[in-house]
Amino acid sequence: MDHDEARTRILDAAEKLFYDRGIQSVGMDELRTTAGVSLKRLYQCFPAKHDLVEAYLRRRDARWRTTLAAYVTEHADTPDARPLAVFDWLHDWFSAPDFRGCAFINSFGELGATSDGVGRVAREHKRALLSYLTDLARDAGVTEPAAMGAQLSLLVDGAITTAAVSGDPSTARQARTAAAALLAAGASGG
Amino acid sequence: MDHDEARTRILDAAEKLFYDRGIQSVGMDELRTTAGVSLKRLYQCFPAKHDLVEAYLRRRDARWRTTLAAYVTEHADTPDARPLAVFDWLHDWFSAPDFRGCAFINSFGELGATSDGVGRVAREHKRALLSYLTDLARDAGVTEPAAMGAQLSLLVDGAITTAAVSGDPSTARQARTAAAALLAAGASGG
DNA sequence: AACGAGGGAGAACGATCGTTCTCCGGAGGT
DNA sequence: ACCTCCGGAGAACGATCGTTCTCCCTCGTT
Repeated sequence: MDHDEARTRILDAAEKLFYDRGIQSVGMDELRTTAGVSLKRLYQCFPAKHDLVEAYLRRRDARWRTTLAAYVTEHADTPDARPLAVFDWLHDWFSAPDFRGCAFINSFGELGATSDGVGRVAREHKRALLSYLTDLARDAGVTEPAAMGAQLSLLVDGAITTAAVSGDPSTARQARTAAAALLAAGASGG
Repeated sequence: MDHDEARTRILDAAEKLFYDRGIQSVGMDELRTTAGVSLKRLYQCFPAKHDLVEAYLRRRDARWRTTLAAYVTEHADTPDARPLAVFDWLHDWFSAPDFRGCAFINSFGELGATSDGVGRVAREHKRALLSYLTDLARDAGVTEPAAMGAQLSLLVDGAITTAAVSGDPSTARQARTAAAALLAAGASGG
């Protein structure tokens, strides 16, 4: 097993365990066991736990946004349909058995006050999501894409946290309905 | 100092420390020091840490909802204005220097997978908020109060988490604008 | 004045944490 | 065949955690 494979296996284990149970509830020993690597290898890939935490969040950010964008471009026939497709993707995600809310909000709540890195990555993730939603709104012909993007991002974050706490995927449907109403009002100049 | 005063001081310390830095980052010794009580007293008021955590969340839930309701009834002249007043209160809250997001979402992200009690209290808090917002929507004459309440609650939760991560109180304004658009669309039938 | 109950201060305990160290076996070069 | 190096397994370390125990002082009662 070479360095890159070890890194990947460690990050896979970290994503599974950290996302499921929170960061401080998972020890380095359990990570090592789940990843199937030696402790020495773990520490030469990630010199400290906070390095692993930050790498986990960065990789998840990239994957999450890539997966969302791929779904939207595939499932929306016209630019107008794209913003609503976001909420269809959310419904799929909420229905996954291991769904447990937004990894960045969870990490921020747990460590945001203690770790600068966690706060920074969470901020970047939300800023990137806002930027993406603003692009979708602009392409859909909304008169004020920045304001619409911000409002859509509120619905997305609200749906994620509500679905996480309640465990009910239909939250995505309610958010979709609200988004449709906002888009209907905003397309004609609101 | 009698039993009740000790309990109050412990809960005050817990609320300050747990909300600021997360639950697992705060030890019982620091709690004891901040509360100014002895360790023996602390453990006779709350036999274990998770008891204190649950009591902290329950008291915060009651206070948070009472404060919100008081603000709304005082600042909204007509029933129609009440739903929007919620977002004015959010703006005040977001602007407070110690604002760090929703205590229940934060706790849920940190311990929801581990502790049943935390998950239960978080769920109850969000359900009570939904019920309150639905009442406001009904009193405002919305045609489908349940759907409107759910949508408003998405905006509220989205605004709280976005404001927490970004640190920008104006998130409340964007949520208010979105809520106004939804209410305008929903008041006339749907 | 003598005594017992109870609380304060903080040491002590066992567990667990993140991190480092030790030991050992196996692969590769001479 | 021998030496060297590297990675694996896991013991070990110091810190810190939640929790309990010890010691001592104070106070109310008789």
